[in-house]
Amino acid sequence: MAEKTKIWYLQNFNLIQGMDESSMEMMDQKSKMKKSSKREVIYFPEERSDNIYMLKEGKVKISRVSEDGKKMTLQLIGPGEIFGESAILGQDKRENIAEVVEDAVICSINRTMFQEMLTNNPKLNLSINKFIGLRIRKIQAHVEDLVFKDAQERVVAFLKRYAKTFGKKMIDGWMVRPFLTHQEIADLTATSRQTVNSILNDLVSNQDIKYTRRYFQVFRKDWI
Amino acid sequence: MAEKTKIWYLQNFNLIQGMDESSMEMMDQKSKMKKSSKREVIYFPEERSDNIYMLKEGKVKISRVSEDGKKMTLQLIGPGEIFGESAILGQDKRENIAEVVEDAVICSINRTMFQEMLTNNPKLNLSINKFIGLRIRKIQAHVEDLVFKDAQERVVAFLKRYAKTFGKKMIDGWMVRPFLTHQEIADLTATSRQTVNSILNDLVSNQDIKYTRRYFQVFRKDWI
DNA sequence: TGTTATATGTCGCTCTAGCGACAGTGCGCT
DNA sequence: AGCGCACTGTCGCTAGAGCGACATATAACA
Repeated sequence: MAEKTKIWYLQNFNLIQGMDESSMEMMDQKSKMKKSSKREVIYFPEERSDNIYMLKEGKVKISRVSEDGKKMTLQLIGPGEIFGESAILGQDKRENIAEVVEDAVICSINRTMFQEMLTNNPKLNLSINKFIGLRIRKIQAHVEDLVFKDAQERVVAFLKRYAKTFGKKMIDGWMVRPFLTHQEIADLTATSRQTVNSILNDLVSNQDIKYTRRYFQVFRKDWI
Repeated sequence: MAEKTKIWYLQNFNLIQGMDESSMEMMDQKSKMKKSSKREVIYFPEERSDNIYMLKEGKVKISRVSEDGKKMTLQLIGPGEIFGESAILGQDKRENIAEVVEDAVICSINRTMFQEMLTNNPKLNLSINKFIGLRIRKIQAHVEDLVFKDAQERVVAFLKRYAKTFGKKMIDGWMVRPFLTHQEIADLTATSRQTVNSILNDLVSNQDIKYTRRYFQVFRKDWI
């Protein structure tokens, strides 16, 4: 029963699409599925990068802490995405923190195992490369935002992406549940809590968005 | 003659180390070596990503322009490094500009060709993955710098890296030739020309560094 | 060697956004 | 139901750093 569910999950992974039968089976046998609840940490900095993870449900936050203790969030991972891929990129130790921010179902697979599957599946290799390319472009976009955009633009850009990635279409716009705290948005956009607050309220009075602690709603159609 | 030189160059590429004889030969046959002089552009945004490049000599600047025309330099590539790797990461069009900033010798190899070699050489694949991992970490470090460091710290961090990557050890420190213009450093560190100027002069009066338009010298040993 | 273009040095204005402080609000837990 | 804690809202101060302006120095080129 649970087994069936796992295969179903795996099949819905775009990454898996290029795999042959046997690898698919291997993936099924060798990967472990686990439920994790909010605030649980998947890995810490300095831990060995032994696994790579596939997120089935929920949200995971990848962040990093500077020497003087400041937090920066690098990205939010959503269902269908991979994380911890540094394991197959020649990195022995984690540099980031992966933390569950919304109850999650996560499959993990051993790095060596995955490596092996990669060498046997040129197609899988191709899709992994595509995925990595996407990841690089996302990080570069992050750099670009930090350099070219001011605080307001960064927050708006993030909200757009958030709604696009996690939202559901409604009659009068897009809806995401649950919403983040101002502090979390601040960490994601390299701004301060107070700045996020005032930007959000400006947007509300412009009728661009609406939000509570529970949900977040976008009215502007040109945002998405 | 020229042929021999090319092989010599190729052998000195750490990437190549994991390759078997035949692939090595293929690489030699299929890659094209070319000299390019300062200001020459290797690729523009929107161009098709048909090749990947190996830099043998010189320096290449990877940069990007925002919609409103502001320039940002992403990185400097030095001898022995690869660039244009987005070609094998599922990106069809270039997003960045690659420009020669110091007379260079560059080998290019067709994307499909390289792809093929990848599938036939698990070891090459491994080294490419390592390289990509390194690249990702560099970009992430860039993000971290932008978020956590102020202008002065960013410039200093860049100078350290610059000396470490391109410099030669001297009796009383490290020396790099040639040096960059203040504007170029500003583009690399997301600061302004004037700020770079004043930071550099502060460092000079602190006896940390010394420079002219021709060279750049670091005295502080704890920098490297 | 003179002329021009590019790079450097310096000043002062301005403005963005971070930060501390504190009050108000509402969610969740027992 | 009620209490406490975490989140939100607002204000005012301040520092960092971008930017224009302009003077000076140095390289490049004819």
